[in-house]
Amino acid sequence: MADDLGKREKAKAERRLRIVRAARDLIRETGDTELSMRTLAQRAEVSLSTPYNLFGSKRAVVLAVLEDVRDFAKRFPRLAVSNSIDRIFAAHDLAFGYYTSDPDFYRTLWRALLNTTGPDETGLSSPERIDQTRAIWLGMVRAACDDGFLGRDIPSHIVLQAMAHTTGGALLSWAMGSLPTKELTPSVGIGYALILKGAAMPAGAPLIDAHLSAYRAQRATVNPASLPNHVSETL
Amino acid sequence: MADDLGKREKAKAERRLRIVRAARDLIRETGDTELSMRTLAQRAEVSLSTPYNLFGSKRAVVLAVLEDVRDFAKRFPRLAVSNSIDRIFAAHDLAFGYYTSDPDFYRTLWRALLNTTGPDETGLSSPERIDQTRAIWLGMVRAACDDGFLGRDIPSHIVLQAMAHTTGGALLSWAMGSLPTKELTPSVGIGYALILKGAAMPAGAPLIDAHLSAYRAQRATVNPASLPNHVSETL
DNA sequence: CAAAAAATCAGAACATGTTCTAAAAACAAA
DNA sequence: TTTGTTTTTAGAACATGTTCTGATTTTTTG
Repeated sequence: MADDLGKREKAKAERRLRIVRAARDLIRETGDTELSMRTLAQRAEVSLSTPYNLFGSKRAVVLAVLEDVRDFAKRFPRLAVSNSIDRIFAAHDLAFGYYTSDPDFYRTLWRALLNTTGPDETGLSSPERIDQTRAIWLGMVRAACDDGFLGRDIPSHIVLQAMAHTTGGALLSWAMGSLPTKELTPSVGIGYALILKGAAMPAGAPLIDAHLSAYRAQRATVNPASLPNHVSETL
Repeated sequence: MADDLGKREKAKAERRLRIVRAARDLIRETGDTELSMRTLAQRAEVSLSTPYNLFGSKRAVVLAVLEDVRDFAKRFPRLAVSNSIDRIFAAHDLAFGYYTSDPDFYRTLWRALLNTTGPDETGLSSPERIDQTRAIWLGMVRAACDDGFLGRDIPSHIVLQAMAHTTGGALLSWAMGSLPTKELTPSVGIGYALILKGAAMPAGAPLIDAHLSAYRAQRATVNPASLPNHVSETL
């Protein structure tokens, strides 16, 4: 009963995969629009009901696409860096490289994720996956702590939460269109740098400062007044 | 032609007000659900088309409610504080006091704002209002700069953007249900404190640290592992 | 293989945001 | 007051996420 690997489950998995791939391709081909559940079902050669049976909602499907398409946890270990601070920023560049390299695609994904129209309160994502990613980041912050770059008085999970909020806020305004793609990575990088510096020991500050000025140089080309319609600016 | 204050415009304004109030009351009475444009029109005693004529979309209506119900710019000047750092955190407490004092109401508002289903690309909000709020915050950060609490090497608008992202990310996870109301104000406060400390001069650090530990004490009661389903944790 | 269980399917149905149309009403201008 | 413009209205219509139903297919089980 527990590990039911019968033909039934296999067929289910195959259908799931077909749906996720169809959704991915549809988003890739027709930016945003045209991703209705009806066209998705047609493309995946399943009935309209099936995605709801297998995923529960459109959101869940889109989230599955996001999880399928990202392999952060796989590519992360290969980062060649010299210290634990550099690793954090290298991981940041890696993570946000996905978004900036295919902005339309990921913007669409995020916009779909933000839609809470459905009464469906199914969990946002597979918990293992989230825990895995979170564990990676927590490990990085802890390592910076152990290496004497960050102070021990502020728990790592608090620093991490501040970083996560920065991430979420930046992705939100990016997805809403108020933060240009060019500014996305540097903006979050600056946020990370400021937060980490706020928690840093004297040994860590110069390392962080290097990244801070690098990101500032990256977004130096954009004029500072281009912050229209930012959601969080509404307070 | 410009300042047309005829009977026509006055009637329009009155209808607008009726719609916004009906929306506010409906959200207050029936948390979230039951705020359909049809019931809204009934309650406001207008036709279904009128809100679209006057606002353009449901989002715009909800945003108008948010703007109508908040009077941050009015209450802000009365803050009695001793220095420019304290003023920032007092303003934060004031701003987020709205949310925590009536969580269901504001959570509903934010959830509606996040819905991008509509093809309507009307501006998110009245620009004056946003500019006003932004100017207030920018003024506070600049003042902290002028008072020697923050370093001059990092432009104020960059610090402000990092703070805005923290705000947006926290509000996002709060609206999505993954950040408990009790943690909202302290979490953002900690984020602000870390960012400001990252940009601080030696003179400012102790002032900021005081707020940092105060917020940490506030959220000390919650267990650190309660971060389920956070959107931004998906990376 | 036959019965039972589970999943899918086609299609209707529902709720809701949004748009459209024609008619009625309100207002401004002459 | 008459004429013309603007706005509202009632209602249908459309798109889309979601649910439901009953029939059909597929897999398991005995």
